[in-house]
Amino acid sequence: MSVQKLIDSLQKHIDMSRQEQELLADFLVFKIIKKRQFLLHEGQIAREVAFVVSGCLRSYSIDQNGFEHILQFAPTGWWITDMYSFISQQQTHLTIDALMDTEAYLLSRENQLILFDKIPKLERYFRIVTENSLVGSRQRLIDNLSLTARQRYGIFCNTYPTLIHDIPQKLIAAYIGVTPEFLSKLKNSGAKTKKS
Amino acid sequence: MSVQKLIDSLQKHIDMSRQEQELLADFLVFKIIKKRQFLLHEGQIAREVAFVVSGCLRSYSIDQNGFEHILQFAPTGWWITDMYSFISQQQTHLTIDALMDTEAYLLSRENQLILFDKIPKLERYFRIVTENSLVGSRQRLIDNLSLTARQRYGIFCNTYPTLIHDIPQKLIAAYIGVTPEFLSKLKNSGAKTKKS
DNA sequence: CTCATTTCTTAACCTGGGTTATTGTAAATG
DNA sequence: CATTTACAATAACCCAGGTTAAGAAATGAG
Repeated sequence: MSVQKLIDSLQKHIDMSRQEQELLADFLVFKIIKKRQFLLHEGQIAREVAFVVSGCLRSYSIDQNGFEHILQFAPTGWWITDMYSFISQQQTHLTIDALMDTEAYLLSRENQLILFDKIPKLERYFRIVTENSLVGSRQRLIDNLSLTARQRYGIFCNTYPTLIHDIPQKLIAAYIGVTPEFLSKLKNSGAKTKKS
Repeated sequence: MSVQKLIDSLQKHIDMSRQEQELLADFLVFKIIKKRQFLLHEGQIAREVAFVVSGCLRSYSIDQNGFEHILQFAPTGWWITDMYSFISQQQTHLTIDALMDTEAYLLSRENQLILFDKIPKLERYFRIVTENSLVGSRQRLIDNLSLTARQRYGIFCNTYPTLIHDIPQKLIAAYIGVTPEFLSKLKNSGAKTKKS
């Protein structure tokens, strides 16, 4: 059963009894999101957080000029939602869609809060996951403020080695914060700076 | 007693009994950080998270070229630490110092984890605080990816209205991600773009 | 296999914001 | 209250990265 991947993630941080695992499983909804399908659309409310079992999701915002800016990739083992909409139940400004056929478990905010009361350890797990997300988000901010596009590209390659060859490179550009044209220029001027 | 400000912040999200409040108070350390003094220095370990009662702290990183990039301002009522170092107890790459004389309560990670077991509601409180921090951090990332410096300056003024006149404007520049010279240019070219 | 769509590359030109330098002005500190 | 020291303004010049445009290459649907 693919729910095992989620249990594995939990067990890294907390110990759950078989009973608790089954209780949790009752609150999860399994969902397949096909390539290019949406899990969340601007203007909707993010009722659920998704745990990716296979495939890959992404969250992004679209600015005034219609350009996409990718906030997060979620390959296997990652959680993804719009945290703002999820915790406030207000309309989202983000979109989440699938980069390839994806399997995920969905947990609604409502059920999550119920589970926090029934299984306090689960609240601990999400506290830890959220702490780690915050660390990642802050680090990315620092990188954007202090590094060049070339350096950010290098970091991306280290962070998501599996993704580099699986997704169009315009998405990498939308993540590191440059235009596809400029990323292409970067890559194909390559060792020029390092040589000579 | 100034610990009341912290209790007020807690009560917005959870209900704590008098006993629990006193237990918590036993684990806190009150500290005064004078203007320009450091609470955390690059290379140290962030053993504590700080709750600001009065004054203002800031966290920032220093890049290869010696430029400062401000991650967070913490006026009254805000928590601040380097979350990476705090949860991993590895060396920090950030610095935290005081922009003016500041009063704060410090809670060590060690004590925090003990309290999470003794008062599960406190774990809930920090789960919520961390969720909100994540929302803020992600929003700032989006702003940096999709807005101009002028727009980010506008947002800063709305977000920290009290700070604008209390801190040197080079710090605002280091927060929104431009040089002090350019921020000066921005402000003093003022309505030029809007007029005519 | 073909036609359409999306993605990638290249290149000429443009601009938001950086760099360097100078001068003026607050504000700590003695 | 003088004198360092930090901060702000201005200006001339510079560059990383954006814009526009137009082919080339890959992907995909029928």
